[in-house]
Amino acid sequence: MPTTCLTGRHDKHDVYAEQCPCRGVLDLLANKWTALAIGALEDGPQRFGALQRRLEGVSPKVLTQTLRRLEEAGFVDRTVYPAVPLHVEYALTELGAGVAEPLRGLRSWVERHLDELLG
Amino acid sequence: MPTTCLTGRHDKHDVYAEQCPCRGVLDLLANKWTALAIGALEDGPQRFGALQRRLEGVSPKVLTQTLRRLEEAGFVDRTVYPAVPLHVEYALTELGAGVAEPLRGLRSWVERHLDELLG
DNA sequence: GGCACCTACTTTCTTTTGGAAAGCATGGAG
DNA sequence: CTCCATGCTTTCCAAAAGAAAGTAGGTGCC
Repeated sequence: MPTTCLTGRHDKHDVYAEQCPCRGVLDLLANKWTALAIGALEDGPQRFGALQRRLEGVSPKVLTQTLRRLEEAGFVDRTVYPAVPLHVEYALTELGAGVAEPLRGLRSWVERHLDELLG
Repeated sequence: MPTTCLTGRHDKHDVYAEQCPCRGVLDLLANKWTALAIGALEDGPQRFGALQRRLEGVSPKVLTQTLRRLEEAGFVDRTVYPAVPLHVEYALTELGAGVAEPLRGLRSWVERHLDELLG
């Protein structure tokens, strides 16, 4: 009997179950730009332009999409400062800070073991 | 001065650097199906059909692609048993077992915190 | 006024990837 | 022979990623 996980919140959640909302969350988090963006925000709130420079090679479209999805899911807060010049700051929420830890684990594993992969 | 990370293996690797081979590896690992497949293989070597049933909703094409990429990168071993009936077993390599840990961290974070995300 | 510049996007277009459905090859069993 | 099982591959379509250019609100310069 496979573990079931319907949308109700009293079930035990299972990322392997197709209908579990876990799936959508995993799909959002298990993503290159998400892992990099959340990692960048661990250093503190950052503006759009700073993130764009840090995540080398990201296009503004994809960065906007990534940040909006993270905001919608509750991992990131977006604050507009209407001061001159206008700017926007992105910061991790408490949940975002929580998920930053496993993501940092993944990023640092890659950096630590790249030589073995290339060798 | 941004951290540089060219293809040579004497540099310090940086997932934020566009030209670092880290990027390709992160892109492979930071993926829904990769995270689920490697997690499934933590229970021991598994056959194609078993993985397909476990990763609910994966199509055979995408599962094949995922497993082949993981094999090419050195995370998974693919063994064909020409016995009757023919079957194929996928198993984690040492590297695969290593990366399974941070990926498990991510999966289990999602399962543990889903209620907060939905609430 | 008119033009350049800044920030933060949005739009458009092309390429790449993902996903559903069906087909194929091999080798039994009946 | 047909039917089934495993492990894919092929085909087709839709969704997403990526590159390039454009937009919009406001400041400052001359």
